[in-house]
Amino acid sequence: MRDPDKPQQIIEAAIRVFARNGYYNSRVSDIAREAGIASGTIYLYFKTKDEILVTLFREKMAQWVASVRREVAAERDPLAKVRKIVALHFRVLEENPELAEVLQVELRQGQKFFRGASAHEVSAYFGVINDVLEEGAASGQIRRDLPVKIATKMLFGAMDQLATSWVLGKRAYRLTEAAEPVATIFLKGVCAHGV
Amino acid sequence: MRDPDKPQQIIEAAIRVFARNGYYNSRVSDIAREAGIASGTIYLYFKTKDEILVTLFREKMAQWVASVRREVAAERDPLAKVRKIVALHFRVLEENPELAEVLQVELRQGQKFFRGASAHEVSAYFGVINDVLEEGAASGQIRRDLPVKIATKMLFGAMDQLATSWVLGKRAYRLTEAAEPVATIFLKGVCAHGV
Amino acid sequence: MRDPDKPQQIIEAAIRVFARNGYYNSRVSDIAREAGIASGTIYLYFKTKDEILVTLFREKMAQWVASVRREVAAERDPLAKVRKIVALHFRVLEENPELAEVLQVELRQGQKFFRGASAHEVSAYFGVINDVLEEGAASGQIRRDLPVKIATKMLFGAMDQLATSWVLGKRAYRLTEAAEPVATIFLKGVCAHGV
Amino acid sequence: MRDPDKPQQIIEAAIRVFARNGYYNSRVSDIAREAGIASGTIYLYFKTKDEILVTLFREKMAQWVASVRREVAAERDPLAKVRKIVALHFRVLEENPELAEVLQVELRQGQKFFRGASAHEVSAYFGVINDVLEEGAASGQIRRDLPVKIATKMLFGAMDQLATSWVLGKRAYRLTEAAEPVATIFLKGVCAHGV
DNA sequence: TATGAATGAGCCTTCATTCAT
DNA sequence: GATGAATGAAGGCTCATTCAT
Repeated sequence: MRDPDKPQQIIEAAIRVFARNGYYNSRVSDIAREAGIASGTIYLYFKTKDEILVTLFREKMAQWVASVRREVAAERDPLAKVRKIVALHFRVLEENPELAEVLQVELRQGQKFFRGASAHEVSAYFGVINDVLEEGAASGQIRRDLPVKIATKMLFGAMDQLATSWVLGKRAYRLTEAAEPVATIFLKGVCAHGV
Repeated sequence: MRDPDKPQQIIEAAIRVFARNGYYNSRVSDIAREAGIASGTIYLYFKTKDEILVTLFREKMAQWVASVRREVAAERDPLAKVRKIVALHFRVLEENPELAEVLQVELRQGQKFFRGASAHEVSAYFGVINDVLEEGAASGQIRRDLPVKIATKMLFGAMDQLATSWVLGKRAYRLTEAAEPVATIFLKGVCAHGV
Repeated sequence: MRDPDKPQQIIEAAIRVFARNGYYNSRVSDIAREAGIASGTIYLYFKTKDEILVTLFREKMAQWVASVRREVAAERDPLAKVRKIVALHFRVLEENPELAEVLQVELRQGQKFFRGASAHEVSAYFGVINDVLEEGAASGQIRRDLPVKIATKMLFGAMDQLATSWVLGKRAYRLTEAAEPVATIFLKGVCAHGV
Repeated sequence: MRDPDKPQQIIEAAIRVFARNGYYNSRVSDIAREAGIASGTIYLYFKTKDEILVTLFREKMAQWVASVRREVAAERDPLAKVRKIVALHFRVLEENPELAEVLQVELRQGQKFFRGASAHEVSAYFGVINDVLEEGAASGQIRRDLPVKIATKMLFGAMDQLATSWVLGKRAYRLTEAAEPVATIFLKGVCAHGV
């Protein structure tokens, strides 16, 4: 009876190790040691080292998207939804600094992730933003001629860059404090009337 | 009596190879073959494989920043300068698809690049944007209370994400067509009055 | 309170698995699955994976030698005994194709088998042949100056090669049909007068 | 310019190492050390460890077959040719004890060799024997109704078993002394008239 | 300067074996 | 006794880097 918590423990250990050393500089045995298990044990739960990273990413992104969806659904106003998304985006990363390190820095490189295995989870997140913007356009709060796809990428890119700068700057300030200005600038940019 | 063109040839070869295979899947010997030289020769000009990538990045970014600076200086109006930056950002990538591939996908492993060796070139680019925004705030066209650092990152992040999506989408459309909407949305977001 | 049938079940499972994949490409867990038990259970009955193979070989060889001895004893005429040996050799293999596969192909790594643990069983079989030939020489049917040891190895080698060719040829024909010609040629070779 | 002798040196080193430890118990690094090179160098000349063994076998068998063909062609009489084959078979092994060890003991196991890669070389040797027997049958010295294929396998098997016994018996006697009796017994077995 | 054969450290993965349940 | 999850030693192979020519 395989321990059903092991995969999770391995993933959490991997996050800490990858955050510390980067993916390519982490040995499977490092992850094992961090998880307090033997290196062979990892292969009972993951087929390859790559699979750990892909699973890590998918799982965390899926949780993230789910929680964003949930919180967004709790808001009525499309503009408030946008503010919610930004606030949550930054909050998640601020509360999980090691995950932030991995997501913002380690997971960017190479063909392996954005292309390929994890494309689905990323586009789900894009979908949430996209839907909110379309909802705002439908309600007239956001200008009806907004190129929504482009605006979606802009908002994601803006948040992502703020997060990356924060991580690279060793998290020397509070990322969540950027939420309000980011949301405000973006909304001014896309709204039909003043914000 | 080192051949002064060799380093450049090596870098151009490396761009093509990295664009094709990614950094970690490229061998030094692949670069050598692409450059039409022996692999040992590379070590006459670069100390390590990493150094090729770092040099590549620094050099291309320095050229880029210089050309942005030049074109921006040719404009008077701060808002036109912003539009210029966006247009140029997308144009450079569109005209250099292999470079785009490397910059947007391969060069994201932060440990080595954004942190460390290449931070200087990146922040120079940020500096250009930052200066333009401050100039606009000084002239009153951009709102004076704009958090310029944040807005700078937002614009960079927005452009970067558009570029990344374009690369990951196999460059199936014209990136430059996004320049106008991106600039417009951003300027609406940061300007004191309507755009 | 060990289950007295388990070792046998394990051996029979091992024969099927080795015949399918070869010894080095078979996992202990494969044998366990084939036997319908857990892999740990195997170690209640066998100390190592090697021991399974050695035991398998010894046991099958011992049975074989016993049955050959029995059938040979039932014959009077030394020449008929030789014919019996050949017929039986081929019949055993033809009737146990998976065992044949293992004996002819997998069990040949000499370090472990012909030398070492299983030498005794092999030489018992040689002994049977040897005795029959000596009996024939004593009776004058086989030439008295025959180098019996050499002739013994020749007969065994001839039968063995026929069997190996048959196995490697995917058992596309009936091995037993070779018994008569093999025995005849051999007997012509060793007999004092025409056969 | 790759050293054209390296592959041969590696093969000769491999023969010594395999003869000592067996194939599965030999590390690639053992072969490298024996050859006086670094382990990585082996991979400049052979793709895998397996390839060393296969190449070794093919090359030695090809040489062997060529020399047998040559010597056989020098004889007129078919029966003398058979004697020649036997003599040469034993002489080659006696003069190359380490090769003998590898050929008779290590190369027998597993699907890898007789099946697959080396089948061609083995059947070439069978072909030589087969042709000689047919020639003898045509000349009437060997009985015309001899099942030549079976007799071929018998002779090969007989020689092979003598060789294997000699190797397993630590080569305590002269293998070549068995050549005459083996040939005589076999020829008596297959000839039309007395030998 | 240029070459490319040689080097050898490094690491992922396998799998026989153990042992807590 | 039976289980099967856990162990961890072992080794094939890669490839950045060196260096004799």
